[in-house]
Amino acid sequence: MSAIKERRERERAQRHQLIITEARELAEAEGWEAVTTRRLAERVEYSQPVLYSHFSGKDAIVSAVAIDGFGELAAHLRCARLADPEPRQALHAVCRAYLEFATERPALYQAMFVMPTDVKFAHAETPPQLRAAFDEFVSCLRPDNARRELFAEVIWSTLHGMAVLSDSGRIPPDGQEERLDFVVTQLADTPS
Amino acid sequence: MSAIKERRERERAQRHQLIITEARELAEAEGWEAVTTRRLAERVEYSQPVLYSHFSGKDAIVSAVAIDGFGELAAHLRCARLADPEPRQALHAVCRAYLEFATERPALYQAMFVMPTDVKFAHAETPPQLRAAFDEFVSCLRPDNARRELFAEVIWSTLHGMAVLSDSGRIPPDGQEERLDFVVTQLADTPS
DNA sequence: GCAGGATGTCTAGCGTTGCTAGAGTGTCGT
DNA sequence: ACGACACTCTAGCAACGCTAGACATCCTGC
Repeated sequence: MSAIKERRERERAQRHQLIITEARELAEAEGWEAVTTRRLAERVEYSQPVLYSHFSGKDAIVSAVAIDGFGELAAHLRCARLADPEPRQALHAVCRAYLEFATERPALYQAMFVMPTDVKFAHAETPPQLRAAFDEFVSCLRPDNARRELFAEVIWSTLHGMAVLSDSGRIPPDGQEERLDFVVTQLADTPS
Repeated sequence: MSAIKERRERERAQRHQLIITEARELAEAEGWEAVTTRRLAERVEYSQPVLYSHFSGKDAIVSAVAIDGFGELAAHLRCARLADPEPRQALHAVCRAYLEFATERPALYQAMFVMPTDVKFAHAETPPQLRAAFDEFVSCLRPDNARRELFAEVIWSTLHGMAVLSDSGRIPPDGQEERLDFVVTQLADTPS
């Protein structure tokens, strides 16, 4: 009674993840407007209703993709931070890594930070991956700064604004590196 | 042959504007997802196809709302800037006015800066209202600063990030004023 | 070994969306 | 008065997210 059920649950979990990765790949390839339940079901090689046996709806699939993305972002930022232990350089590296992440995976980034979501931010039920990503910014700041969180929120806002305005063609994408230098130079020194 | 045609064109222009304002009001009241061509047509008291005799599609209506918004934003920012002629204070005031605008008209703001658009930014065909709004930021910066444009882009990115992350509940909306103070303090002094 | 129940999947379809073709109406210039 | 034109509406298409109910498949208890 046990082994078979285990196999089934394993297969089910695999399919669960397959839905997420196929949704993400389709979104990265053709944008989220191309991710319809029909097309997604076809890629997964099941019919539409199975999607709803795994997720409450399309929004939940997008959220699942986003949460995967939070984990990857946290790892990406952490990697950048640890590569350059000097705090000032570290902040610069983390910020650059953030922008890299956003430009290289625009659809994933949208799912995480643009599309409407019911994922809780800065809250008790915040997914730990998300908190981890945010903390990478905080870790670059002097521990004795009482306003680190606020500082980190502002940096994040700036990077997010740059990422999203550049992605939608509202500011020229070329200037990103120069803007980044400017931001870090201007913000890096923690106020007394 | 003339007076009648003129009346018709006048009425048509009125209806054109009516579509835009009704779309905007409906969006402000219930969000853009509630703005369907059917509901909009009902509010305008015409059938759906007349919408398409004025606009190429729903996107074009959103764009028209956005362009109206650019004009209002420019006026709002200009008003804030002129109220406080000292440059440092002026920047602060303009930034605060920007955030005010975003929080008080969230749907309009979304049409302008979040929803996909084919309006050209930083381009020869950029609507003058949009350029005017951007220039309000530039005007707060020292004219001898060769990198004013870049500076303004960064400020705009920061404010946009704050506005949009706060609107979607990704950063706590309470801290906006404090974050604003921090940003202006940190960025206001033009680098040499 | 085999019925019976539970589990899982699919087909078919509902209501809504953006958008459009073609019919119908009314108005205008001659 | 009438033909031509400009305009608006009804009706419908394809695609959307989502779901009910039929069907098949597999495990369980006798």
